[in-house]
Amino acid sequence: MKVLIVDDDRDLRELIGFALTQAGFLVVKAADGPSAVRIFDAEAPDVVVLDINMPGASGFQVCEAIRARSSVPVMMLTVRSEEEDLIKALELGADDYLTKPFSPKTLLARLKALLRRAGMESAAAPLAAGRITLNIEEHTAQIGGGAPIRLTKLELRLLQMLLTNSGRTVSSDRLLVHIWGHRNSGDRQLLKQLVHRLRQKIETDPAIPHYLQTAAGAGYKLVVD
Amino acid sequence: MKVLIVDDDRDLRELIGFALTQAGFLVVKAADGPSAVRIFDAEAPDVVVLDINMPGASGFQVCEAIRARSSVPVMMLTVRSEEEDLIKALELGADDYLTKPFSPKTLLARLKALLRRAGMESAAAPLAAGRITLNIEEHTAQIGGGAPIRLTKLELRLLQMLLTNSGRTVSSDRLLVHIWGHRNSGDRQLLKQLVHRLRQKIETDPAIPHYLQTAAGAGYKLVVD
DNA sequence: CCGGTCGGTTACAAAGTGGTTATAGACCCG
DNA sequence: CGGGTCTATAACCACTTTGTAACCGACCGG
Repeated sequence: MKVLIVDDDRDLRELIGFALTQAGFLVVKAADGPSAVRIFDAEAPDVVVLDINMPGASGFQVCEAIRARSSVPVMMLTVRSEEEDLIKALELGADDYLTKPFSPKTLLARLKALLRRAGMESAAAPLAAGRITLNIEEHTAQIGGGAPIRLTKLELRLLQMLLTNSGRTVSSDRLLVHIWGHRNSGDRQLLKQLVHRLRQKIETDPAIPHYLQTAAGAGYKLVVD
Repeated sequence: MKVLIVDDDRDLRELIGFALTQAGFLVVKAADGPSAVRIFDAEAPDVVVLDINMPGASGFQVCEAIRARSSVPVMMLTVRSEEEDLIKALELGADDYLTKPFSPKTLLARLKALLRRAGMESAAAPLAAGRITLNIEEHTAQIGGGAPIRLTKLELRLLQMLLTNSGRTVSSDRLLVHIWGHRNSGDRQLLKQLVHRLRQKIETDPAIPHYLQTAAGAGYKLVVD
């Protein structure tokens, strides 16, 4: 599930991005209207979080541009007490809005509700990078055009995390937190095991990993070339 | 377009009713939880506006009861600063909310947006996918040109949910919520049973399910090819 | 060399999941 | 009331997934 975050406020952009990444979204960001439209075309996100108050009030224009080419759900961010803006946004085709300030928890709940309504609750648009695609709702992965590989819950989370950060090394600690949620930091054995099991499933020769490579002393990374 | 307004505050109820009548809605009203459910069943409204703060906090219960029998859009009314309630409501299946106080104009805009979103999935037509058709009034299903199969209430809801998401996996949790309303998540046994019984009815060989397939660790899906 | 850590591997125990059968309570209707 | 259907609960089995432990070889600093 890919989400595009459009906001000129760098801090807020990063905050939202972090929260949604943690929640399992693949995040792309834009800082202004023109680049938002460009990135929208390039990345084809499944949902857009769009700040309405940007230099040039271009939030409306972005919403309009998006609506002109797609019906993806759009969540508007507004400041309170600008009801007129709000109505305008909704009539322009935005699907929901959130008034600042809001907690990440709220944003997440609303975003989920929005996606549920749009009937795309982790539907289509499987997470993908290179030759690997991940179908989260079916708990399967596919390499190239091969047969789908069934993954367990934990394997899914591991691959999801690596896939959303494909090409970059993900530290063992981050993986531990993402997969198990908080544990004694000594629990590397679990990760060791999980990596081993996932390799058995996705590597042609698990002894010489091609995709799931080890970054000694740091963590693991997914090579997608 | 029929709207059910549920609010214990008589003035607000009348105000909203007036505004929506002016806007061309057919309005029915209820003043408390129990009568709301009764009127919902009797009137089958197309959309519900539901106050969350009613004696006995029964707004949640009403939302739950409505979700248990239908997927009509529900707009919640809340007072500001009760974020927990809000999240609870959205997770219970409400589709949108509005914080008091609000102007009739806002309510109308939001309601229209809500209906537009839900509009594409308005399901007057007999639910069908592939060779399977579901007759909700008759509580029967039909496969190909075969004889109608009588279904129980729960079997109907299960098949309905799978049918509206045919081809995609539906998580066990979503099924539990849709079929039973809200339960301890530990109640997988019920779902297990229900799936088993439905398979007995619709599969030619229940041991090798053709339509109702399980996605291990994820949920179930209906294959319609 | 030696002991230590690190990552990979093997083996096994513990916990969980899904299918099935059986049984008892709930509910409905004549 | 009685008989039927529907639903909830439990128990069992086979199988999968996950957690834990031990062993191995590579590497590294003393």
